[in-house]
Amino acid sequence: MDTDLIFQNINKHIQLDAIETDFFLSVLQPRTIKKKEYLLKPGDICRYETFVTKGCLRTYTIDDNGFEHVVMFAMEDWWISDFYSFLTQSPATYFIDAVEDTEVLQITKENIDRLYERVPKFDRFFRILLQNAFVAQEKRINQNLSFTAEQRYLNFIQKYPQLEQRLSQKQMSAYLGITPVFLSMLRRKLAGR
Amino acid sequence: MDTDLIFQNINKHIQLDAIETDFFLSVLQPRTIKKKEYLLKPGDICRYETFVTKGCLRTYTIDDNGFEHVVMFAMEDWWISDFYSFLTQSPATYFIDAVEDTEVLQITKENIDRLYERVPKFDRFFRILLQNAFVAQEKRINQNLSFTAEQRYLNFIQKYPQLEQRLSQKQMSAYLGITPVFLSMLRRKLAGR
DNA sequence: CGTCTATTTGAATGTACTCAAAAGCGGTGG
DNA sequence: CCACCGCTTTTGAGTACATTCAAATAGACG
Repeated sequence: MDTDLIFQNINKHIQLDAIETDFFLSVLQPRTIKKKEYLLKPGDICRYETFVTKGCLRTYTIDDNGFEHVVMFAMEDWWISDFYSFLTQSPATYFIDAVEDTEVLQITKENIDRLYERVPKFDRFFRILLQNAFVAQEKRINQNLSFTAEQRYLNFIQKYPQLEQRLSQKQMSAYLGITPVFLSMLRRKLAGR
Repeated sequence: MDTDLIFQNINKHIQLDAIETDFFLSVLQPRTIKKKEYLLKPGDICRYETFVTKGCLRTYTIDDNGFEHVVMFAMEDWWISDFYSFLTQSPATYFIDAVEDTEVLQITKENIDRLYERVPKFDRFFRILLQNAFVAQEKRINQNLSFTAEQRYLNFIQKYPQLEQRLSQKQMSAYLGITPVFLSMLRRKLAGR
């Protein structure tokens, strides 16, 4: 189990001593998810908070017309879940699946709660994660309101150049809020310069 | 100072004893904001977490072409701030102003921090607020990706019938992500049924 | 290799925007 | 209290952005 990345991630915000580190280690469950395999479907209970150590996952919905809409991607060093479902242990509204073969570390709800009790610092840690996620979302809402499709695309590839390589255009268009056909046209237009 | 509403709001999630109640009361600062008056401008430091007891505020940006984009409205019983600016005490990116004459209760950053220390329950309370806000934002992102302008409008007036009465169409269109002209056309079309 | 899905391309269409002008409405000052 | 000013809303015509449909091509995977 490769835990370097997750400890780096945690050390950005809180410092753990040896005992705390050991306890944290004991609640981590490694798992691999093959490309296109589901981690969660609507109706399931989201039982884990998931940290990506390798690969890429996505959270999305499918609308009445069968179109996908991506709420978030999570590659290495990102946390992902259906937050509401996890929190309340109620049925999920989102799909989560693997964009590529992926390796993750998972913590169950019960163990997160134990973690809060035994190592209250983690309360702070997950609060900071949530704060950052909230601010990022606020920004995305604002940009979805302010920007044209082209601006959103340029902004995306500039902000996540790694992801651009690894996602299909269909996946990216489902995040940007445009059709794959239109994204293809945009790229052709932008390439011809 | 009318504190009924804010205590109701807090009691939904945590229970305060007499001493805690007194301390909380001591950090509340009432303020009135006249219609169109600013509570915050980009570049300011957001010094307060603000609870609306009467009236309505909005958080928004103005883009390069002078168009407004509303990130959130806050009417009675809602909390509002430029969250990132408040948290880090760094320059704000959003405008906050009053849609109507408004009365609020404010808490400074210093006092929130004191509150966390003296009454750790508030840590929990504000975490719950943040969680709810996060989930609501996630939903809004998803709906902005999935829905047409008409669906977003119908969803909005169904979800916030009170707000529909109190906002100008220009303000509502800046939340929905359409032009006021197009909202006017939508309404005409929908009324003729 | 064959099948399935993603991407490209083009044409036609629809959704939402721009521009412009008129009408409505609210606040202010004489 | 009414007249005026500025801003919002309405309306229409023309336009642009993005979608749909369809067919051809390219790529991924067993």
